[in-house]
Order: sequence, then C-alpha cells, then structure tokens
Amino acid sequence: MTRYNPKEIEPKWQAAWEQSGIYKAEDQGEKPKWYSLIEFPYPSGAGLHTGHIRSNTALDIVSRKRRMQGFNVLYPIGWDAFGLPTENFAIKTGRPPQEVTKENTDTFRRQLKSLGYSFDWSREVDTTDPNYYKWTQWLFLQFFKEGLAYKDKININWCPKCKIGLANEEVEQGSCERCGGPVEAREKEQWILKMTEYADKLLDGLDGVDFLPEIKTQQRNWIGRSEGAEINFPLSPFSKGSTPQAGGISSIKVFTTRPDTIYGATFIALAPNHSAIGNWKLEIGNYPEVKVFIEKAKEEAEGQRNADKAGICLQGITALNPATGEEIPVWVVNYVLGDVGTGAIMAVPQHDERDREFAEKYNLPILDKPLASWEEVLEKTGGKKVVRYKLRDWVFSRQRYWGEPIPLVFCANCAKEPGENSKHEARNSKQIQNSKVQTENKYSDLNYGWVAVPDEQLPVELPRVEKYQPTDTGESPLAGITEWVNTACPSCGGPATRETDVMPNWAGSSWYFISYCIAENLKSQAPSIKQFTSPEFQNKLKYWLPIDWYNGGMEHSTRHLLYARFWMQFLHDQGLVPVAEPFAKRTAQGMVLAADGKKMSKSLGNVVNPDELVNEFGADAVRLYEMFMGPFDQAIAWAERGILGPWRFLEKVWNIGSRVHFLEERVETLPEVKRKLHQTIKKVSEDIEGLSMNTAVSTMMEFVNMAPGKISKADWQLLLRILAPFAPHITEELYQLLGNSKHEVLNSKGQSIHSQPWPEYDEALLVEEKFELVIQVNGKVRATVSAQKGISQAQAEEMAKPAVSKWLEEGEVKKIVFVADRLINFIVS
RNA sequence: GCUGAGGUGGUGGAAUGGCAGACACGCUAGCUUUAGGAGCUAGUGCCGCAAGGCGUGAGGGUUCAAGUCCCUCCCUCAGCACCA
Repeated sequence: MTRYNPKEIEPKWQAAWEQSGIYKAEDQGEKPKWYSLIEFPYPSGAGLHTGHIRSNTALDIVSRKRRMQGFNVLYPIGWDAFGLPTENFAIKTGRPPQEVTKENTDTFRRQLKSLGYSFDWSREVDTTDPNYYKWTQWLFLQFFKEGLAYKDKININWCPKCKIGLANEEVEQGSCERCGGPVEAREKEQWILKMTEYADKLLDGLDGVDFLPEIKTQQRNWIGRSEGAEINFPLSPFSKGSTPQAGGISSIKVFTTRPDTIYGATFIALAPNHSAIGNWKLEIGNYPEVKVFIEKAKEEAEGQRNADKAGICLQGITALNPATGEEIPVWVVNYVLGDVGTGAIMAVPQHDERDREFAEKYNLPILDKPLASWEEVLEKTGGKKVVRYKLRDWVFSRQRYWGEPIPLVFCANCAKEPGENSKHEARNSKQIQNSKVQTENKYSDLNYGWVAVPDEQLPVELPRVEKYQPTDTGESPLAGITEWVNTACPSCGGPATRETDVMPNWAGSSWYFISYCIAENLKSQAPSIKQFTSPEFQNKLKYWLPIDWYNGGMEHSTRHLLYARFWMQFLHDQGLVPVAEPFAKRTAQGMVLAADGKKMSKSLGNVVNPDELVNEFGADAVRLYEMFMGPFDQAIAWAERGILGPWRFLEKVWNIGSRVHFLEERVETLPEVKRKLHQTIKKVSEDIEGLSMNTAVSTMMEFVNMAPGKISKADWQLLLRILAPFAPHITEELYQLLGNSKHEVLNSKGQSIHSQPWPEYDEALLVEEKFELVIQVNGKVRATVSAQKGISQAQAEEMAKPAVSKWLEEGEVKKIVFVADRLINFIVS
C-alpha cells in the first residue's frame, strides 16, 4: 500500500481531465442544462486568495453534483482584468498594464487549475482583451443609440487620492470605497447611463428571482422607491410684512409620502441649502441670523449626522396650508436634507416623530387633525402624485487609462446641425419631461456632436502610452496622445476628437456571464446587430440563460449585481438577450479572515498563500477544509491547524480505499454501516443544495470513522461518489484503483468517477430498527434503554420502570408522557 | 436610532420543542524503535472521590420537556441611517 500523496495524484488527474474534456459544456443536447457561475476574479498581483477558494469550491461541488445527476453543466471562468490596482502598479513600475495583466492571469490560471476546479477552460474570457471589449464597447453604443447614455456636467464624487470620479455605488459614507480617503464634489462633464429609467424594472424583477433575502433588501433600499405627492404651499398674501411673491417665488413645493396628513401640517421646513432662501434676502426680516444658522448647519452636516434638531424661523415669510387655508410659518431646519425630495417638507408633528421632536423643542403647534384621502388632498391642493427614487443615474466615465475606451467621437461640425443623432435626441427630449417628474435630472445639450464609432471600426483599441499617471486636472492619460485623440468624424469625415475617458471597471462585468455562452463566436466575429441577433448567438443564449446559480461576495449587492441586472434589462428590451433577469438564484459566501480575525492583507502580513497550502496538503484537503471550517455564509477566521482535520480524514479515506483486497473480502456491508451510508448520501445530497457544506463534510467524516473493515467494495464506491465533488482527485484515484479503468489517461467520459451517476439513497434502508428509549423522571434523564421501534407505551413503561425505580419510589406517579420511538417521562410527586 | 441575523466548551462549530456540545482543532494518559502537521487506544463542558448537582449572553414566562417558543434587557455582526 502506498501512502496518500496528493502531490503525485493531483496533477496527474488534472491533466487527464483536461485531455479528456469531461468538463467541457455542450451548447445543446438531450440533457437538461445547468449554468453555475462564480464572480470572475480580478487578477491582482497578490494571486488567488482563500476567499476565491471558498466560493469556487462551493459552486464546483454544485456543478460536479449536477453533472453526476445528468445535467449538461456550464461552469465557466474568466478575468475581470481592468482596474486601478494594475494601473497603479504600472505607474509605479513603468510597465504596460497589458503585460502585468498577462502575468497575473497566468498566475491565477495556474492556481485555479491546481485546485482541480471543473471549469470549462475553453470559454475563458478576459475583459481587457480587445476581442472582448470590442463587444463591451458595442453594447455601450446600444445604450448611446437609445438615448440612455448622455453627457452632462455634473457634480461628481471625486477621489483626489485615486484621481478618479466615482459612481454613487462606489462611495461609502463619504469615502472612496477603494482607498478609504474622503471624496469631494467636483464639477465635470461625464458620460452617464440612465439607470433611473430602469428603477421600476430593477425593483419588480426582484420578485421573480431567488436571491438571498438580504441581497434583495439591499437592492430595494438602494433603489429606494417612494410614492408620494408634490404639493405647492403658496406664500401668504395676508400676513403682515409678507408678500405673495417673495424674491420672485410664489410657493414652496414639498414632497411627502403622507399627503393624507396635510391637515396636521403646522409649519414648512426647508433644508439649509434650499435655493429659495437666497432669493429672499430682502424679505427675510432676520436674514443675518438665518445666514449664521445655515453656515453652522452646513458645517455640522459634514461632521456628525445626528446633531440635535435645530432650526430658525424665517421672519417675514409665511405660507398657506393649501388644505386648510391656515397661515403657517416657514423654518429652516438642520434635519431636512437638500438632496432628498424637494428639499422642503410640510412638517406634521402629529404623525412624524422628527417633526414632533422639533415642534416640542420650539413650541410649535401639534394638531390632531383628521386624516384625509389622497384623492381629496390632491384635488384640493392641486398637488400631484409622484414616484421618487434614491437610485441615481450611473456615472460611467473614468479619467484613467486602464479601462475600455468609450467609443465616441466629438465632431464640432456635426454639433451644428443635428441629423445623425436625431433619434437619440428625440428620445432624450421625451425623457427630459419624464425626468423632471422623476428625478430632476436635467439633460444638457452636451450630446450634440457626439458620434458613435461605427461597428466596423470597433474595437477602439487602448493605445500604448508612456505615462499612465492620471492628472489632477481630471483628464485621462489618453488625452495626451494627440495622434490617437485626433481622428476623422465617422459621420461627416471632418476633423474630430475621440472621447478620452474610459469606462468604469464594472462595465466588462456587466455582461461577462452572457459572454461565456458565446465565447468562441465573440472572438471571431465583428460586433454588429446582425451578429448579435443571429441564430448562432441567440440559440446559445436561449439555451444557457438564465444562470441557474450565481455565488459571490456580499459586497457586490449594490454594485455589480445591480449594474449587471440593469444591462440585461436593457438588452432584453432591445431584443438582444432572451431573459430580463440573468440570475435565477444568487447566494453569497462569508469572508475568510486571517487567523487574527482581521481581513487578510499584505501590509498586515497575515495572508494565507494557497500555493503553499496546496503544496503541503494538496488541493483536496484545502477544498475540504474551506468547506468544513464553518457555515458558508458566515465570516470565519483561518485556523492554522484546522486543515489537519480534513487532511487526516483524507488519509483515512485513502487507507480504506487503497486496500482493495480488504474491500473485496467484505462481500456484504454490515447493516448499521449500510444504514449510515444511506443516511450519509441523503444528508450530503441535501446539504449541498443548501450550501451546508460544513455539515456535509462532518457527516462523511462520521461515516468514514465507522466504516473500516465493515464495508463492501460496491458500497465503498457510493461513498467515493458523494465525496467526489468535494475531493475530486483522491476519489478519482481510488475509483480507478478499484479497477474501473485501466488507463491513467481518461479517453472517454464514462471512465471518470465524475461522470458516474449521483447515488440515490434507499428510503427503506434509512429506517432504524432500534432506538434508545430515553427515560425521564420529572423531565430529568435518569436512564436510557435500547428498544425496538414501534413499541407501545405499556411496553415502554415495563422496560423503563426497573431502570428508574429509585426515583419512582420517591412519590406517586401522577402522569406519564410517552413520545413514541423517543422517550418516556414519569411525573412523580 | 430603525431593520435583519446572531450570542452554545479552551477554539471552529453541531443539534425537526425530546439524552446539549455531533464533527474537527487543541489538550491529557497509555501503546507503537515512532523520519514527518504522524498512527492507534482511552479520556476531555463545569463542580464533585462518588452518588449527584449545575450548565447554551442576563432575567422572567409557556410546557411533562426550552439552545430552540413568548416577554424584558445586554452584547456582536450586517444593512439602512433625519429618505419626508
């Protein structure tokens, strides 16, 4: 008998699987399809980390189980390789990011292969490959052509440290989610995708998908739909010293989700930065004090948020409650936010905690007025129903180098006479009206003169530059390459300039999951609507979509996951993809923390290196440990010696499985072992579906602990099969050792354990004949006795009494509780 | 502050209202001439020589029976955060 030596068997089987192509997915066939997906990794210079292994292994197990269950499985892999770390590395070392990326993906590929994942490597994609991003660019142009990409001068979130503009989704509590530094507002012209147009579809789509509830909650919060009304509160013409037309303004527009409470509205509260205040300099009697208050409130807002409520009454300005006709004062308060609603509220102390707190502090009236119907209020006040969203449009430009060039050209000549872009502008003007209602997002005229690069000129390739350093002026390094920037207008042929901003790193990941279905075609075909809608593309998309199970990190709930859904909703509307919701099911793994409970990081020196682990213990032990270490969805700290458990387990499996003659000597498995085997098959089958990988592994451990010398060769192979998805190498080796194939190189699909059917458990064998009857006196366990299942209460009493006579004699038996096949409880007093 | 999920040995963690601590790490003792993070056997929640008692964040309750259900409180994590 040889020792268990993963170093020898693992590379051997990895090569054999690759050669035989058993993990290659077919694009059609008799079998039902199954599409498993993990988030394709960002190939950082640090290499694969333990978190990747956790996610990849879990879905590898699911995928392998599905293959054994007879599915045609697609489990693909690729590289999300655009992004800042690579670019920053390039800046530091002066090496082209293309070269660095190649090195990093090579490392990742080697590491992933060393872990024995059943990826279909023939569909590998790389977002930085011009043959990939020509399609990313083409898809962006579909948004542009439909008027869903627009350029506007807006205040963006600018990270001065990264020298990059950020999307709302990339800002966490005023800080850059990447570097943690403070984010400032900066006015810039940006390309923006009109994600708000899809707010309702993104919301409604959640109803039909199987996402973790917390992911749905996060998305709903992020979209933040609220239905309410906008109501104008006119300025009072009656009030002394007040005018109905103060500073050219005759009313204050408020947004409320509770128009029905308007009878209780006893004052108007404005945000400190409400635009009307500046126009009332002359009318406001106490303007100097108001100004001081506003300055203070702005300072506070930058510091802590939960400052005590405070406000100041605008003397000389009085509004009318349009429902009651009563005069009410107008206050500026620190608890109303300028960027929410209209920046003005009708304060109803009776119904709103915050208004009440404020009213009590300043002795403002609290009116217990009756509620009205929405219809009545809207009619009476001339207000209108409004739906508002927290979701903002997606700022899509980045002033950096390492991203997809935005495939647009600016032509001053074409800007003069709109013609080419007429459809686009017609749509925009229609949306301008909608957007006023919805989000106040105005469209500028900045799209005039922007011309799409024609399909046949895609990709717009990222030119090699000498200097990757971003600039403080907020211009992309590409802006400095005049020979690239200056080009001919595709529309009129005149001189024109290219857009020099690039796309955010979320662009390539917004559609990569459909790219896997058509990976081969994407490479060879030039992007065009004809190609994309061809049967060649569409049949494959129809076959594979939606993704049956997508697993990834919780941190992507409001970024990648929202963006990807938005792209698919849009592409579905364009008739380009067969489903609107790409992910039928979404789960998330918990983080793998370092042994010290902190995040693994280079600077802390607490990173666990997968290469060293695989080298020391083998891929199977690493995979098994990461599944065994704790509940899948929970953050968990790496334990130095924890891997020894799974390692010893695999040694036990090896010791049983490699003594073939022993297994052959035992013709029949002992009954209790057989029962345990079938219980194990059931438990493992179910646990995989619920991602309860830790208990699946422990169940198999229990079984292997009782199996030595008691199991037949045939039954042993059932254990190997349910273990195979977890530990694919050792199980393949042991399976072949039992004489299932004479070849070390698999030359047909049937010879691998991974192509064997998933074992079914025998329901009849699960049932135990005996059980331990628990005997309690007054609810306390005093004895147990082995009994036949199905015994009656009388039989149980007879068996139990002698065992607990000592306690029964202490009093009189008042009551007996009997739970069949479980326990008997004597109540004595 | 609100919402959700949690709090179980020295550690990671198991437990359809029915023997709490499965499985694993660690530890203790013994065996084995034992290259190796070895292997094997026994033990390992706490107190107690034992009988037994006590034990799932704290306190109360329901129940023959509570880690599990209900109430109050404390703490941890996640999400939202003055969203009108």
